[in-house]
Amino acid sequence: MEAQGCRWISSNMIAGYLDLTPSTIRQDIKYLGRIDSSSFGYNAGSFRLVLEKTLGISSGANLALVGIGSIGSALIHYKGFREKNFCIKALFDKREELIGTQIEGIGVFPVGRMAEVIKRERITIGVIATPAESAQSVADLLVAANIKGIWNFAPINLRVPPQVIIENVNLLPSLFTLAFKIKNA
Amino acid sequence: MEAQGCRWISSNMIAGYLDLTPSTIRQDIKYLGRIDSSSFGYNAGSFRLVLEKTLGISSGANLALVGIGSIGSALIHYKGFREKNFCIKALFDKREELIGTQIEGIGVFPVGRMAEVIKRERITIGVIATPAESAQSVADLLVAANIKGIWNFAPINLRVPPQVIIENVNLLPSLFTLAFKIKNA
DNA sequence: TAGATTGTTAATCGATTAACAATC
DNA sequence: TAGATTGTTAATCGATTAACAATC
Repeated sequence: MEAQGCRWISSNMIAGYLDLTPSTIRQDIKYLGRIDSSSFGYNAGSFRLVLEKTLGISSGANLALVGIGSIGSALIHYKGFREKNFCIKALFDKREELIGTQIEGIGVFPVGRMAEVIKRERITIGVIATPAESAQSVADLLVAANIKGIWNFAPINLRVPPQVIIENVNLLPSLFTLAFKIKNA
Repeated sequence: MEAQGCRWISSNMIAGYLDLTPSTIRQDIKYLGRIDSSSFGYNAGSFRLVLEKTLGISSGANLALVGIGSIGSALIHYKGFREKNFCIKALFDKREELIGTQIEGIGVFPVGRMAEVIKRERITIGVIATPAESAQSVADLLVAANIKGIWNFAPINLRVPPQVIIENVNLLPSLFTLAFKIKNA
């Protein structure tokens, strides 16, 4: 909404977008701390800053991406991460011909150098974009390299120590939701 | 769980996966209709069938994908759709050199032929994988071609008539969630 | 000032949980 | 049969909503 030129955002506007009542929105906003507000609503910039701070996303993180297939390529070329200070610092793949090359300015390393590179580049998040068969072994390597979280695109339930956070990505539920809404329209 | 060899699934097991109580799981299951059950829990196959039927995803749908960039390619190569009877029947791109070629056995057409191809192939869902700048005009073409739903990967709020269902995909919230959990671990 | 919105309290509503007889 | 789980009712808990004084 801020990007679209809104300077003030009211609980009414948000409620409209999310299909909730303004009351609910205001109750929830109470958890965020004080936001610059007026009789026009909440100040857009102040609101975004408080949200980013609360969510802890303002500082971003350094990522390592493992597996340069079609999903990996899509992530490498996606510009949205950089804008939010999430930065892919290293790529890993097992194909010899890719090692030492650069994609979008990011170096490709062999998986054997994972621990070293992750430490040097202060990487805290590992992205698994390999086939399902390799995903668990990659997760093991990332854990051994002291990664804090894994963003997993492989369709498999990874086993990792409890201190490592896993976030799985699966597009099928979103497609199912669409199909369901079409059927019940 | 069924794929991993479970023949019987108890509300306890599901509760463990989802971090809820068995009571909540059983209350929710009541909405699905009768599922074959025993003192081991619910029959895995029966459960999946009832879920698929309730969600209306068992029959799948035919898709048209517009925009063969890195995201489009990842979707084309993803095998998970086919397994659930969701099938990409046609590709559209504005690059002349791609028209008439095939990718993974799927033909590439010019956007000008969208209405014709969508009708012929009985396509009900359009996938927008173009840059944000082209997304709205593609959506307009899809709507004109009588599409029922749009699976939108472009970072933009599409304007379509109310009878067309939109499902937006954005990976950033998932990455933000991971970053948040790491920060608050 | 007049109009609109926030911030907050209290009331309502619905979701979660506990408990247990019935079932396999 | 014995043990475990479902299916369901009733109780509890928390989220949503309404309402309105305070504020801009």
